[in-house]
Amino acid sequence: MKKRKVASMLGLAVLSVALERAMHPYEMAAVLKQRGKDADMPIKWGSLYTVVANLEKHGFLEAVESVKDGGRPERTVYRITPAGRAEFEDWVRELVGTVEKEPPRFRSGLSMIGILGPDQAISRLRQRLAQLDEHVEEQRAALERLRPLMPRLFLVEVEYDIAMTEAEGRWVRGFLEELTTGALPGIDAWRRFHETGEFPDDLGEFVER
Amino acid sequence: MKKRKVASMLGLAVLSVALERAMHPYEMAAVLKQRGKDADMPIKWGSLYTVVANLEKHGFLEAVESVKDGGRPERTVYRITPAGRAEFEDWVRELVGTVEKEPPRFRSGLSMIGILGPDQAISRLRQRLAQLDEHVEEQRAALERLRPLMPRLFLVEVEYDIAMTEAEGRWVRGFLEELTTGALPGIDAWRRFHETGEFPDDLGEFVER
DNA sequence: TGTCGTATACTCGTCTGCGAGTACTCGTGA
DNA sequence: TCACGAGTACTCGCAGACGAGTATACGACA
Repeated sequence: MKKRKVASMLGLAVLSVALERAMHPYEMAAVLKQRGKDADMPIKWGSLYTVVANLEKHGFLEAVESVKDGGRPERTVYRITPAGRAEFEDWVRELVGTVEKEPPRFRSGLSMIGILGPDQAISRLRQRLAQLDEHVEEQRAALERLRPLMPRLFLVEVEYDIAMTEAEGRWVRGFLEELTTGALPGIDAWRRFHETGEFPDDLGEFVER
Repeated sequence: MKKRKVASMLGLAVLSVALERAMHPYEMAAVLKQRGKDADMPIKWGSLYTVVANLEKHGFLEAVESVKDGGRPERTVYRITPAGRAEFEDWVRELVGTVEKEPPRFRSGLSMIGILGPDQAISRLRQRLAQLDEHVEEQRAALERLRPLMPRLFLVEVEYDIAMTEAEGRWVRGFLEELTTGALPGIDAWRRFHETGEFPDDLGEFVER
């Protein structure tokens, strides 16, 4: 898997708006913001200009003109090139067609949940569950609000998001159930380990893969 | 949400192994690799030493000794400090207890799937589905292999992974179903747009949020 | 005995992401 | 009318992530 010349997701967002019409960087940011794309990824001003410059360097964007409008700072307007369009399409193909290797951060957290005692684990998981439920609510509301305004095709990512968040909620609920009822085997040993701080050292060498 | 002084996930992994016993960086990498943690996040040598240095700078690790063993390059052995242990616990608490804002890359891809035609979208989604199924198989196999070797508490992240991957698979399958049967409304307009390249411009101004 | 490959253990330099700062302009209200 | 805050449009410089390179030691094989 060869890596993209501009790897930041912000680059993808920039290409996606540049596809519609030529713009200057600040305007791209404004459009993205207006579209609500910044909800998940707040615009980083420093990155924006770097990314645009890199996209230009690799021939995905080209400068069209430099306008001095009023007394404002000079604005350089960029247009997407055919190469840029191809890159964008290929990028989307990759995103849709391949599963990313990097696990979600929650998975990493889970793999180390042992360090918290069972009680802390339970309270943190409850906290997460509340956030998940809240997130589903928000997304559902957004979906209702947007549905009359645009075709469903442009809303599938919200549907996906809801489905995934609900699935995670179900899993967390199930796991919490096991923890609170004590159904998870070894929970006593866990509590003892956490209180005394001593490692059950028959676990030290479990692996050779 | 104040940001962590060492933000890289590699830092978390380093702390987690340093918790067991003092080690030198290369050894940490070796242990991580042996534990299979590198499957999801291949060790980046450049980052390892930067991250360890930063952890030391912020008082989470401290150098214990510098051994010249045989003719090998000098190895500096690091031990975790109480502050490091606290940071580690707090980090895990955060990972478990809060939902991350950054959406998975697939969600971003989905939100731009319109750029591919329906046919390409379908074939890419099929490709993803195959990878998802394969991943579930692998994880399930790993689970069976590891279950006799360690308590379930240390395997919950694999169970979570399987549950999430299956959920995604179900969603993708459902969406594919809609696409292939033509149940998704507007699929003809979509195909026309993709073939002619012309934007149905009643979509240009759908937002004010 | 020589040498070839692999494992050990880093070092260095680049490239990129990003926050914080800058500077100018326009509208609004007192 | 003029001060103030919000919006516009960037610039700068640091710090962190990473790849590729380096240098030595050791075992195996011929």
